[in-house]
Amino acid sequence: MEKNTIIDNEGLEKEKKKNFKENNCVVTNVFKVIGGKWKVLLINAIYNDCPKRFGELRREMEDVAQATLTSQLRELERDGIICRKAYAESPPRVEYKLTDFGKTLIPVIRSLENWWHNYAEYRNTL
Amino acid sequence: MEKNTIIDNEGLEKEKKKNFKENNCVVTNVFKVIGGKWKVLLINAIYNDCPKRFGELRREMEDVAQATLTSQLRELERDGIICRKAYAESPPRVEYKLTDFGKTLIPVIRSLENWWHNYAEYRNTL
DNA sequence: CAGAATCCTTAAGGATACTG
DNA sequence: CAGTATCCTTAAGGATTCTG
Repeated sequence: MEKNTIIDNEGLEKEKKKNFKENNCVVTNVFKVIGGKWKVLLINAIYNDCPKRFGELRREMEDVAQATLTSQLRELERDGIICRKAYAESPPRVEYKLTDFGKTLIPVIRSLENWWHNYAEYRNTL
Repeated sequence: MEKNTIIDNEGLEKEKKKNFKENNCVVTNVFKVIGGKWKVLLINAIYNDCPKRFGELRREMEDVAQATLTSQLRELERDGIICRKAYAESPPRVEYKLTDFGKTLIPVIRSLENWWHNYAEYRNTL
């Protein structure tokens, strides 16, 4: 009984900490989806010009390695942010679009961008 | 001289590419400020209970190495998101607060959190 | 108590070469 | 054209130890 009380207290402590982390770590999860080095760039590019071909993206990104580009696109696809359509032609053609849900990221991205612009001014005062 | 020219060209190239990235992906810059593994957690914790002592943060983060915690706090301070006040007492006491500008991050963080909650439902449909 | 200093591990991303 | 497949580099973060 005594022991159970102790365990319960420990349990509560753990529960508290677990809740704390889960409630606050939500953003870490978002970063896993859009935190890749080129992902926001890709999302914006595909949003602005949809559908977008692989080659176009590669040209716009300029100095990104092809393998990296493919890998970032694959992750965005896996996470349901973009969809990929390959045409059975020769030479091959692949088009990328934002999914409807992917589009819900746009305002979120804009809020990050806006914050940065305000931040830029603030930093001059530091 | 020849060598210097080459070095300068390489330097310029690198600079150019760096600028491209920074100009085109504003959000990447934001991630540099709040993208650290514990930073949003720290910002929320300090926001919810301000001022916050180092020891309190350490206890709440539970499994973060002390050196990591210090490093993340230092970066947030350098970037003007939090401010640090050390008291000349023994034992030492250090308190952290959000700066006024740091507080402008809160709604941005909330928008990320909200997006995640919607995303969680969407993922079940994938 | 709140660090600093040092060393170490891992994973993201990149360079390069090859292919249907 | 749009990829794979390998191999490699680097930097973030962590473990550990020491200190005013």
